[in-house]
Amino acid sequence: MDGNYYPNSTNMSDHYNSSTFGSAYYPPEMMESEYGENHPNFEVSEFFELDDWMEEDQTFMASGYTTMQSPHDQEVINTGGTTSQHSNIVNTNNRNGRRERNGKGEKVAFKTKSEVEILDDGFKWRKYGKKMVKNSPNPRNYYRCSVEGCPVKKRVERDREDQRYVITTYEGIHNHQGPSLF
DNA sequence: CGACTTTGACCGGCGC
DNA sequence: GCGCCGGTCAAAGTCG
Repeated sequence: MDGNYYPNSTNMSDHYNSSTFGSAYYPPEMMESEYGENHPNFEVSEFFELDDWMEEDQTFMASGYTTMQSPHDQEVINTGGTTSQHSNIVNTNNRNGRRERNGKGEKVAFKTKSEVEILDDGFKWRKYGKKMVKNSPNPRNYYRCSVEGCPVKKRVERDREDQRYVITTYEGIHNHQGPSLF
């Protein structure tokens, strides 16, 4: 009906009891780019503007390789280095003329080897969509950060080539400190 | 009962 | 202008 609409999410200060905090996986590059701490090594925030790498079937774009041995025992083997040269994270220069979303077109894609696609990255997500993509037998799931006002979205899908891998694409920057006070 | 998921419909951009 | 396609909405259902 209404063209413009925002979901009325309420407070999310619910309990978040997960035993995986110790090994929760925070995409380091994203966090760094967000908080902009004094890390000269991290100047990657600009590089992460992934474009439609999926659709164009380019070579692989980003990867923080994470092996997940069990849902409660994540082992992070993130090889995402601090510079884009040494990391597996490859950036695509966004094409000129390509639209950007709210002036923040930051997208970070991670490739994760996992059997389950619900990876505990420490944040709380609410699914808002699911779509079958062409050229892929697998659906794509759309999530949004449960914190109201937080513009971060992520989409999760399986690699159409290797279904052993889950590709998670983060978009946006978190408004808030973190998933839990802890 | 509240928060979240499910699911089809809807929207808008883009290519033809 | 039309249709395709990725992304989002939102009502109904589900779960704890």
